[in-house]
Amino acid sequence: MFMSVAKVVRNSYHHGNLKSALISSAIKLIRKNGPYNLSLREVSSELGVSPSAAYHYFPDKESLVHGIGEYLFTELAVLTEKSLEKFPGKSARATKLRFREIGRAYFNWARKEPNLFRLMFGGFCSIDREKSHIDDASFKILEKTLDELVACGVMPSNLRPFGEIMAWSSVHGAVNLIIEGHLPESSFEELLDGLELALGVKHERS
Amino acid sequence: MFMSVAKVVRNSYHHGNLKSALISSAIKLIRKNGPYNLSLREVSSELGVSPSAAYHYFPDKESLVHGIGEYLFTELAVLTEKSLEKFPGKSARATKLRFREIGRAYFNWARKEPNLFRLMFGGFCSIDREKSHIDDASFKILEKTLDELVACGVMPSNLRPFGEIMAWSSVHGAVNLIIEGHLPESSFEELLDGLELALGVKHERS
DNA sequence: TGATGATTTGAACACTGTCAAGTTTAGTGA
DNA sequence: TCACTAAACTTGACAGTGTTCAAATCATCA
Repeated sequence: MFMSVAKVVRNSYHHGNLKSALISSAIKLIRKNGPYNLSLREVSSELGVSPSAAYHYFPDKESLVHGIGEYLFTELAVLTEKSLEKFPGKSARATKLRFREIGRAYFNWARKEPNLFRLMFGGFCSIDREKSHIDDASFKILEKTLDELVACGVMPSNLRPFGEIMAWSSVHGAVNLIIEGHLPESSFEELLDGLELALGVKHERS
Repeated sequence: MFMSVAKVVRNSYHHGNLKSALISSAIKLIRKNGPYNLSLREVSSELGVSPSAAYHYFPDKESLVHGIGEYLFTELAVLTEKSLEKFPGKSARATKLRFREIGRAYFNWARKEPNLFRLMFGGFCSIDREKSHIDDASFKILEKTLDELVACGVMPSNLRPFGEIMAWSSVHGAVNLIIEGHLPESSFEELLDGLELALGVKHERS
């Protein structure tokens, strides 16, 4: 149970923007040590602030983690959207590449930040039922791209109703299994092939 | 930070089978409180044993959790196999039902024991690479059933190579997303429909 | 019986989350 | 300029945590 000392001395009594500083410092530590193993005291000491300072912004540790989760969900969506800009246009080819890119962005994010991925989907941030996450930004991106696949004639419309559930579940599942070591990394592209086959996405020879 | 007191007085100095007692007691607590939040001291006190007794069998808390993970993986496989006995025979109908049952067993297990599911797939038990989990008991059951689907002519053999990755990923992903509240429970049967469609499993009207 | 080796304990250490009460500060209105 | 106030942060404490290690206990076999 060793911990590195990283006390930071600040000049003013008031920190300025402690709330967001807490979040980003906590993210940094979670990246290194995992979502379990986050220490509020370590976060505080990183910021040169007393251990109880955080309690002015978060009722407890759990809600800080929850806040981080929400932050990460929007960040992932932004990141996905950005990576779709690489393939603009309404052509069948571009649309197919965008579809694949959604999955790859998801995968790359998780591979680069496995501990943040675990935080998002490991039961640390409980979602309020009823709403589910159907209205997530990420989910909307997926919906839109699936619609476009149908629109440009690449995906048959009778398979469209299964689009969201099949794509999200299989990609998410594969990513999870891969980063936990249950499947090799090479499985991911294989899954994308299978998914496109499943959704009837037509292939041209490359 | 409240904890229930459940001290157990035992008669003999030696416990007898402390190792397995530690595991099953820890499982009980994890079911209630989640994999993070497991307290070694609470486990010990439940068994009426000193906090340091566990260290004779496990080098640290992490390896106890790891041991539990391995135990759960085999238990899930046994449970799956058992539930397949409900649909014996080589008929197309029975084989299809078995295939669906694998997914349902997975889902039911996770819904009944979300915290154990989180322990298994939330990064608490790291798998030694290279091996992956390809040689898991659960995986073998899936492989066998997919082969049988082809054998009885229900699934086209050109889709067979995608069987494992598609089935395991999508089922696992859906289960994970559902128990974390990102998808409604009703999504699961929808996913199974989509999966069978994807793998070309023929439907007769029911 | 005595000795040996496997189990378990006790006490200590350095951590942790959390909270009530106190202290500092920035910002207001007079 | 000054007092006042509400917000931001600290102090000090409490209970609970994982972990270590010497000492105590027990079961077993020579």
